[in-house]
Amino acid sequence: METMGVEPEAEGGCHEEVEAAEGMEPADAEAAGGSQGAHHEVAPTGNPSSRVIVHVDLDCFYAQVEMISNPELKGKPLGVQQKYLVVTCNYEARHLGVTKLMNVREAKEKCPQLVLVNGEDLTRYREMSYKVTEVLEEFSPVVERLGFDENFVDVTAIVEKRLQQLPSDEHAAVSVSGHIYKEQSLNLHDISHLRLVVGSQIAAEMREAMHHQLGLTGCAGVASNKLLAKLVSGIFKPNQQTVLLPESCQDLIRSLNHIKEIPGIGYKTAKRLEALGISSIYDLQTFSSKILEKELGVSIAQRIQKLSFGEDNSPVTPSGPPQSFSEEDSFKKCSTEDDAKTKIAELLASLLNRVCQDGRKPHTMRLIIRRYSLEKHCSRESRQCPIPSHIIHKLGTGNYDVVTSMTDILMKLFRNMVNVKMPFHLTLLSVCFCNLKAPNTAKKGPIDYYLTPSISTSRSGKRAFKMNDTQLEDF
DNA sequence: TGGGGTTAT
DNA sequence: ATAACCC
Repeated sequence: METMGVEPEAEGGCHEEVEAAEGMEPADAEAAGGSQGAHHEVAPTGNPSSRVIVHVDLDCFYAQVEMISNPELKGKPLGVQQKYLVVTCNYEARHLGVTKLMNVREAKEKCPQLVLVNGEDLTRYREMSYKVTEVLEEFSPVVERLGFDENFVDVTAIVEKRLQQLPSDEHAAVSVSGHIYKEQSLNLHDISHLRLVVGSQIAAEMREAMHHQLGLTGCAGVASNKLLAKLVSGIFKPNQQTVLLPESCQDLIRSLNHIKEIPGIGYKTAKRLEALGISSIYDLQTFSSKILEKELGVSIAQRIQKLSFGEDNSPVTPSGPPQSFSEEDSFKKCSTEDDAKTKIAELLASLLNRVCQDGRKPHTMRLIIRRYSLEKHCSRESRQCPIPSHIIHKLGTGNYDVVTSMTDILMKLFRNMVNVKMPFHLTLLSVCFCNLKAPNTAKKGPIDYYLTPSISTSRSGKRAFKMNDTQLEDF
């Protein structure tokens, strides 16, 4: 859903001849295979559009984690609170009128029995989230995370393998798992139906694995691309799954009441489209491509117009380990340098623990602020800098003065953004570590080879025993 | 609107 | 460094 086409053909097979979209320019087809000479982008089946994608979406994830931590919460209406918001809640609470991102006051008015737990520390959610991804990676390594509670899995290869093991005369005995969108009738002699049905069985196995290994429930959607898999996963809502057959693709995309409901069309783009008189899916499908390209740029215009037809050729990109770690805190007011320093030091302490457990070393650090403003456009400002190599090497050693020197650096970034001699009013501070590199990797260059010790190339997943600060305190 | 994340420009 | 997108 993010990148422009690398593949020569659009997917989904549901473009019912609405004359607007002009397809891809020759340049795109050239870029696909031309420069490398070898034409290997076509899948073994010979058809790049016949993928089978599963979207897995956990039910009210934070609330589920809390109920696992404290089983006494089960059966009660439960909300997870961050500052004055109920960021998510279980279905008991939803039946009583509580919604996601509802104000705590409003939620308590609607539902006085609501139990609230604080969810500002994401540690347990993050850990459980990665366990879910690991369970899914056992089915196929091609797993893309979207937030903490959603994953895309490309199961095309597994489907192919199972079909090859299956004698043709047994195809008709294959049965779907879960719902079929719009209860469309199945034709197992149609290879696309058959593949998606096998996909539905894999999705069911994934949900079962999540439930048995982690105690979590969730929804799944099965379709021929990420957009459609994501849209269809939400059709039957808690703890159910749905498969979309190609003939119902147009019905699904047209069931959306507004363009903003298309994942990939956010607040800004929706506003720009509305200014052009585009508000329904049909409006976007039939709008002039040329004008849209001039208004939004070729890249965005072509991508979102394809999305409006249910076409999405973006690959499932394996997420792997995180590219960045950050900790943030929001508050009513921070207006002194000392207050900022205290808050920054807290964020840093948590981050150092996390980065130590990961095993990789960040080479860049960033400080982010949000200034108080009456406007809704509360955007953030940031400054970043390289982390000095002598500090990088001390990371994870429990060396106390890394905290001191990093805090000093962060305060320099702070003073670079905020004139502390003038009054200021901040509502958020955040510290981010990024540019993560494998440990013991020297700076680069031809002599890197001589400097790199042949031992200890620890992997990020299950790390070798290493002491962190809190463990050292026990001595 | 929280406390995170990603990619593109 | 910012802006857009996602949850």
